[in-house]
Amino acid sequence: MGKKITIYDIAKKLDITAATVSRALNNNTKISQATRELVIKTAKEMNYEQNKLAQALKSGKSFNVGVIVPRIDSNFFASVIRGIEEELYPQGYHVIICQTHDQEDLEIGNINSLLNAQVDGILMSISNAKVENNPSFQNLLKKNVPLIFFDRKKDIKGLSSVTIDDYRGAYDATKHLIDQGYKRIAHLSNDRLLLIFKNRYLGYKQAIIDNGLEFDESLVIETQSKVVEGKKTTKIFLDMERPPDAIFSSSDFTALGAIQEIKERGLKIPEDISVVGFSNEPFTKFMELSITSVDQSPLEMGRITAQVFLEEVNNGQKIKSEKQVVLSPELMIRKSSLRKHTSIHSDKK
Amino acid sequence: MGKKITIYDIAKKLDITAATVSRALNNNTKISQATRELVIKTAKEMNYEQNKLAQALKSGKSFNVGVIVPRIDSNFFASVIRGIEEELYPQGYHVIICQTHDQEDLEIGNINSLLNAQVDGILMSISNAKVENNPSFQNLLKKNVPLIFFDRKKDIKGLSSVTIDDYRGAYDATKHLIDQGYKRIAHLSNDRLLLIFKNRYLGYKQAIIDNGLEFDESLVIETQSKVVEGKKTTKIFLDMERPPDAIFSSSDFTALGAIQEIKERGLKIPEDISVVGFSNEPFTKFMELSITSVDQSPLEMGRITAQVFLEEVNNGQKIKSEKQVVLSPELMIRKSSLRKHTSIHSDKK
DNA sequence: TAAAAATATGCAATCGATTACACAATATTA
DNA sequence: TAATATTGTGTAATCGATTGCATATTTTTA
Repeated sequence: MGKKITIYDIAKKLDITAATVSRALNNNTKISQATRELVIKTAKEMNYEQNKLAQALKSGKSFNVGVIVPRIDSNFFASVIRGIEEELYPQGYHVIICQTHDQEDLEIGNINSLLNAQVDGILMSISNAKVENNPSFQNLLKKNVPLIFFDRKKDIKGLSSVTIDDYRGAYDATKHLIDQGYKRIAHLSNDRLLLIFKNRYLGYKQAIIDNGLEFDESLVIETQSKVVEGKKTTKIFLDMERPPDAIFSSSDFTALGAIQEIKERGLKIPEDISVVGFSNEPFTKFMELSITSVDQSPLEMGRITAQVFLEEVNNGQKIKSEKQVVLSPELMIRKSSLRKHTSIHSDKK
Repeated sequence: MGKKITIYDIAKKLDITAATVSRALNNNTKISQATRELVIKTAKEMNYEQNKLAQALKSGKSFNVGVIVPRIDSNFFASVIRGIEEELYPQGYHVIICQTHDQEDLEIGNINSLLNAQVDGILMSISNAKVENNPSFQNLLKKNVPLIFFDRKKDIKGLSSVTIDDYRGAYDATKHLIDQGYKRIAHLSNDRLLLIFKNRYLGYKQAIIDNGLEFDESLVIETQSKVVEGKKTTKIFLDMERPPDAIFSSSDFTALGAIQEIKERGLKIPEDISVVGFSNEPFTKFMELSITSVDQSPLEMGRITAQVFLEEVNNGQKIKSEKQVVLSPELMIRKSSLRKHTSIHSDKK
């Protein structure tokens, strides 16, 4: 490493104190215009750069924010992160991104690492429903480090969250399938210990019931959000005595798997059977057979999450202002579910 | 924030010095077994957690590593990052991920932020060819902070890099098209100021020449790595007087755009025209019409990059050991280019 | 012009952990 | 038993930046 320039070096050169240098650089207290300018000029000349570690140690603020997501290689999470960055960078914050890969131990490990890296807050989308009972997680809560959930939340008193209305997203998607004339609609679900998947399930169920269709619990199967898993589960659906004529999936990835399996069996989409996903991943739009999906406005979700965080931090020790922001989902209707040829096509708006 | 427990708190409780506590916790110097155990036990009881900032300030090591990529929502970069994490987490490092979105100002900004966050090293895939001439970048070089390139590199003396043999990847892909009987092969290129794209272009060109085909510069068009751009450029190709019968794209995203345009014109793939991409993004495999692409073993690239970094750090001030690791690409042959029906299908190995 | 107020700067402690050096206590050897 | 070696702790400085308090200097007011 090259030798670093500190405020002491500047002080020595100008024959003043480090304290004066510090004040001049932060133009905080009253400092003569002359010294201030001189210091700033000298600092530039000497290529001075503030040591954030020292500042963080002194001030107790690291200007680092931790973001914990299940994975970054889904467009949804990547976009949320981008939204967060867009809000936080201009405020001088750094974003440390951690992936849990849906593993509880990694999730806990990430929390711990972030905590002793002295982050000023944690924005997270939990991947494991059981994490709440972990001592490390309880410890986190006790510490009063701002913690904000996005997308995948836990209902914990005092904690804010930014989510979308999964229930409505699922309800709308299912209603759309019903409107298209599908009668036997299956649901490819995920771990319903997580609220988002529970709510998508409930929205689906209610839409079925509200529209006078038969709700059949055997048409709901839980699986993991992976293409291969979607394919496997669809095998089960198609092998049923009375197979479904539509599948509402709580994930675009499993929806993709479903489509693969359906195609391999020579069935036609959307004529014989329909598929609808959730998240509006870019591939749903780009495929030849574009997939109907529910958009979650991830950029906005990220921005708002960051804003909620900023409010909490700037609010300081004040009263915890629990805030629950719920965004509206938007159904993007595409080929995979459009049996009746209407002119609706949300992508073209 | 909750009050933090420091080694002073432990010291006071046990009526010993902070120095002793520190030594016991780091089991470094000679400490009596009794005190060590007592301290460790007490630390646990008090929920002590080391303040990494203080440690970093003192030791000059932050155990943070910066990773700079153009974007995280491509499977390629996400996988490289995962590989990096797999190597670095067990060594106690943290990974700070920054995106440049291919913008020079963001790239420079990221470098600066990482530097004064006192990262122990930077692993980067540059997105802007001009960045090298920027004073901030030159500054970075002067500082002697370990800097390692992966995938997209700059040839700078003393700096290590981990890349794949883009030339060979492109050569193999083009050769494959020739073997399949295509005669007029176009190339969807990217900014050739970046080495990877330059090398892919050169590999393509050489394969054409080596196999006695006519090299036609008008069949090479530069564009950005986006679906829509691929589509636009393919329009140009197809509108030519003598349109190509195959397109080798230096990006999977532009390859996807190409396929869209071709389909819209009612041409058949791979019968009328073929498309080959680069990077082996998951969607190339999952599409109904799977896309032939060049795999870059991103996980391995990430792991090796991290290893090279670890070597440099642990090597300390010693002689800079410039290291150029070049991985071998692997052509994944799929439907989009398989006109002659052979049994080759790389996915099934 | 003396007293009061305002302004600019220095001094020294602080954030939390580490570590060279000194010294005390104990164990070993002659 | 005295001399020496070994082992375990304390003292205090250090990393770089910030800030309350004190002080010196200048300006304003009476």
